[in-house]
Amino acid sequence: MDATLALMWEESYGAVTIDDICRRAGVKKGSFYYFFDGKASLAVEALERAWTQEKAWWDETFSASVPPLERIWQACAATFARQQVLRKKHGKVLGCPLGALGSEVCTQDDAIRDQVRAIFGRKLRYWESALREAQATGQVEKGDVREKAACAMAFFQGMIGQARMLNDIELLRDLPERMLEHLRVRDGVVARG
Amino acid sequence: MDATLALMWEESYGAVTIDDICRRAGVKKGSFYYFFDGKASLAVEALERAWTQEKAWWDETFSASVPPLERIWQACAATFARQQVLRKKHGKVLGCPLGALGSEVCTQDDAIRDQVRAIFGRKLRYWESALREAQATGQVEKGDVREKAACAMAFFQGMIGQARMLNDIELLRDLPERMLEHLRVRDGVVARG
DNA sequence: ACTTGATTTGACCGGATGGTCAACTATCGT
DNA sequence: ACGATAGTTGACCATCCGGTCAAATCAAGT
Repeated sequence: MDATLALMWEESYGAVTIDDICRRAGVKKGSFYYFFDGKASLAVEALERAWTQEKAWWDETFSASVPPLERIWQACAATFARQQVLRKKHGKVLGCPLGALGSEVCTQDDAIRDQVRAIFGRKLRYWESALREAQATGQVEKGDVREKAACAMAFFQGMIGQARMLNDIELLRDLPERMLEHLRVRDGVVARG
Repeated sequence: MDATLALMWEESYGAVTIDDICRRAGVKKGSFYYFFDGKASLAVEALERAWTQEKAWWDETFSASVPPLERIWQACAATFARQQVLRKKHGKVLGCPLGALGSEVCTQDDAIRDQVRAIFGRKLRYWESALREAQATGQVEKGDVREKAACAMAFFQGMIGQARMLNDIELLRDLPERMLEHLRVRDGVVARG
């Protein structure tokens, strides 16, 4: 019942009906309303579940045992790889479900927006910690960590959003390099791939 | 009949029905179908119209008579100002209609996606020309102009997307500075506000 | 005034959609 | 074996929505 998010991802929140969801999940509508209040409620729970599934990946990728900038590099590289797989599977660049769904419903449903905001905040912390350490090691200039992290995520989301909108995955191929460039990493410090 | 885009902006493409549009436009549905093939067709034409209205602003803001980086600064500053006005009017940060609409329908409607892509390409050219000149004057490092412009726009879109999703306009207050930082502008070259 | 063509209208249709409900079934503790 | 509870089902309903259409209206040319 959680492949729901996949649908909202492949199409959009608005384009997915409860019938669609039930059909895909192999469940009858009555059962759906037994567990959820409606589409919005489902979306909130689906986002939460997606996060719990994703969290392990974040913990690992942003592990303290990895040099801070390499975490970011790997996160970007993994994102590209993941989008490549998804593209082969769906024939389209899907981008980030959180961003796509969030951007669509943020003006309509407060519950979903709050959930998006919450998850966004959690991800922000990983970026913050990586940047804080990178600042400490002198790999990047010192500055407001929170703001820098938010900008980095904005750049990240923007690139993925472009790839999605233009359906062009090549835009993400050099994402890791571009991200380090965005962060003004002192040259040559990180060169892993 | 072009305040249509406003609706899709305030809510979302999927959440707006043809009835809504007709009601807002003070037109009956029959008339609507006399002029348009359907919602998608309307969206394409609305985007085109929005662009023609916006073009003058782009020509002026990115005028060759203005130093290249100042164009970018002004574009960012104007965007913040515009979002402030919109926020007062609608109580919400609406962000960029092209980005919001594009991200939502890009997986569903090819016609709209192509239109988004086209308009995106037009805007890209303004950024490219500004960056090319900035490179020529040595204000920013040399490099692939097209790519740099795409990255700058991604950052731009990402910041606006964040502001929209989190409904927090303060994220855009320092957009001009952040943008020049992103572009690695040699310090102190541009300080207008 | 009359014709012609461009709009406009409101009524209408078929199907999809969100949501409800009473009845049915599987599970499990006793 | 039995009852209680959780979960499931399919039928059902009211509404909405996209789309159609014949008739009405309007504008302009002659």
